[in-house]
Amino acid sequence: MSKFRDTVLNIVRSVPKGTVVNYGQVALMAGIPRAAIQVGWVLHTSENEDGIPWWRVINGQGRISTTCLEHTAQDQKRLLEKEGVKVTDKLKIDIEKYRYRPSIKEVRGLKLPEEYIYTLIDKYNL
DNA sequence: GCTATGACAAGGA
DNA sequence: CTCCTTGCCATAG
Repeated sequence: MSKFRDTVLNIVRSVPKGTVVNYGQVALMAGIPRAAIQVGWVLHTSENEDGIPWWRVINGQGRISTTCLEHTAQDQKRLLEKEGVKVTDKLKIDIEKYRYRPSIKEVRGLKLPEEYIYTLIDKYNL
């Protein structure tokens, strides 16, 4: 169990129902700014783990991008809509409207370098 | 330790 | 807006 993996899972677990985040945001919060694709990998290998709301994580363009055969994009769409998140027929989501914006307090709890916190704040408008 | 592989992102066409 | 290319970096083999 790597630290990266555990951190990512903890962050995803903290995403509230009815909100979404993109892979890059999770990667940054995990302390590795450009590891967005690894976040996807972690979720892919954790699909059957307890209480991980993997469907609340989408890409930066507000689109569902899973290719997983066990958990299809359509499944993800339904799971999101069940929580009140609107998903178009083209799998698009108004990410800025539903984005999870953690409080400064929560961000500090991640023990990130100040630099990352600033990036988080101005990039995702926390 | 080295190479291949992506549920990605950003920038260009 | 939709494709395509390039850069990235944790894992698997």
